[in-house]
Amino acid sequence: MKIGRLSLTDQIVAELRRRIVSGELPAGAPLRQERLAAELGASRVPLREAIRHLEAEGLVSTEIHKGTIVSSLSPAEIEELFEIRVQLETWLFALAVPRMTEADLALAEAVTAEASASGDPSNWGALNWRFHAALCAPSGRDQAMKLLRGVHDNAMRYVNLQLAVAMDVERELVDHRQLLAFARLGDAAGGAALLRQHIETVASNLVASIDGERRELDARAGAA
Amino acid sequence: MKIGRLSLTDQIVAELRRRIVSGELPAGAPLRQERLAAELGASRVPLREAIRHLEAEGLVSTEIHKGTIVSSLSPAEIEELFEIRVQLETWLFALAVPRMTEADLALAEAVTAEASASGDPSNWGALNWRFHAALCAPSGRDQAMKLLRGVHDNAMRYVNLQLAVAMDVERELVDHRQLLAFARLGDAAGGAALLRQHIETVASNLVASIDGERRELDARAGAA
DNA sequence: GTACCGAATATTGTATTCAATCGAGCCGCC
DNA sequence: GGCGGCTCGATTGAATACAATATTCGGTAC
Repeated sequence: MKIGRLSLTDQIVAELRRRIVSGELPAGAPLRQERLAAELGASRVPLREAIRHLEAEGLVSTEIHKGTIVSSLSPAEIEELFEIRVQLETWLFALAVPRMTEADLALAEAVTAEASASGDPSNWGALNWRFHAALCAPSGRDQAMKLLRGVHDNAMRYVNLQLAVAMDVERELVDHRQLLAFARLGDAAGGAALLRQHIETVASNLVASIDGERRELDARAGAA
Repeated sequence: MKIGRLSLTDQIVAELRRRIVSGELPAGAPLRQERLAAELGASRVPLREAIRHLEAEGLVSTEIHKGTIVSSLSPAEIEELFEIRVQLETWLFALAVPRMTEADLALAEAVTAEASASGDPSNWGALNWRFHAALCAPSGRDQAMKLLRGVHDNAMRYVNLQLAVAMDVERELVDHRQLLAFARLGDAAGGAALLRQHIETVASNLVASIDGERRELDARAGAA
C-alpha cells in the first residue's frame, strides 16, 4: 500500500537536495537543465519545478536567463546559520527532554551507534541530522522542526566539504553521547548548555577551516 | 535601467503570496491552474513553478492529481508559529538594540505613525511586519530575518481574517510604541520581555478567536 | 430506496516545441 | 594593436500539446 505516491518533481527535489547537501554538487556548481533532466530521466519541466522548490529553500539561486547555481554562502552567513541552530535547537531540546520516551532515547542511541560504526563521511551529514532531529522531535514542534531541517541542510553541505572538521567526528560523537546522557537524566538545562557549546564548536571549527582554505586560494591566486 | 528583471514565475509568486497573506485566498481555497493562469495572463507552466515555490514556503500544499489548496493550519500549529516568532524575534531584537542607529529608530517610528494613520485593516499585516522587521533588522542577521519573514507571513494570514484581533490594533500600537521606547533606552532585556509578551498576547487572542469561530461552525453543522 | 459500478469530464502531471536572452568569438574600425 | 559592435551558438523562459489520474454523475442490480 503506497499511501502517498510522489510526483516526479518531488523525487527530483529529494535527489538534488541529497546531492547538494552531500557535497556532490558543491557551492557554485551550475545546474544545466537539459543535461540534468536527461541524466535523471525526466523532462525539463519537472526539473525546473524542482529547482524552484530548492530556490525557495535557499539551496540554489537562479539568475534570469543565466541559469541556476548551487548557492554559496559567505563564512559570515554560514556562522549565522549555526547561530540560528543554537537558538532553535536549544529551545526545542529543552522542550523535548521532559517529553522523551524510552523509544526516543533508543532511536537517538541507535543513530549514534550507526554513526560510530560507519566510517563513511559522505553520509555523515544525514546521520548528524537524524541524531539532532531525534533529540528535538519529542518537543512536538513540527513546524519548527521543518524550519530547523532547512537550516541544518543548508549549513551541513559546508561541513561535508571540510575534511578538517570531518576528522573531528570522534569528538562530535563524544558530545553526542554526553547529550544523550543529559537527556536520560532529564537535565534539560545542562543538555541545552552542552548543545549550545557543541554547535558553536562545530561552527567555529568550520569557519576557521573555510577561512584557511580561502586564504590558501588567495595566496595561490596572488602567486599566479 | 532595470537592474533585476523578474521572471514571470517570480511575479506570480509575489502576487499569489500577497493574495494568500492578505486573506484574499483563504485557507483551504483551491488553486485551479487553468483558471488562475488565464486570470494572471500566463500559461500553466510558470504558474506551476510559482506554486512549487509557495509549497516550499509552506503557504500551500499539493496532493498529487488532486490539486493545490492554500494550506490550513490547526490552532496548535498557528500557536507554534507564534512560539517560533517569540524565540527568533526576542533573540534578534536583543541583538539589534545595541546596534540601532537613529535612522533605524526613525524608520520604526515612521511605520508606527503610518499604522496609526491608516485605518485600513487589509494591509495591516504588511505594516506589522515592517515594524517588527525594522526592530530586528539592525541585528544584521539576514538569514534569520528571511526565515522570520516566512514564519510571520504564514501566521499573519490568520490574523488578517480575525476581526476580533484586528480590533485590538489600538492595543498593539501601544505595545509597539513601548517597544520603541525600550529600544531608544537601549534596554534590550526589558524590550525582549515585552516583545515576548506582546507576541504571546496576540497569539492567545488569535487562537481563542479561531477556537470560538470553529465552535460556532461545529454548532451550526450539528444543528443542520 | 440504496449501494455499487462505470463512463464522461475535469484537472493535474509530463513531454515536446517555440521564443527570448545571454555569452563567446570574430570582424572591422579607430 | 586595442576596442566596439555584431553574429552565432547555447541556454533558459514560456506556451502548446499529450497522457494519466481522480471526481462526478448516471444507471443498474439488489
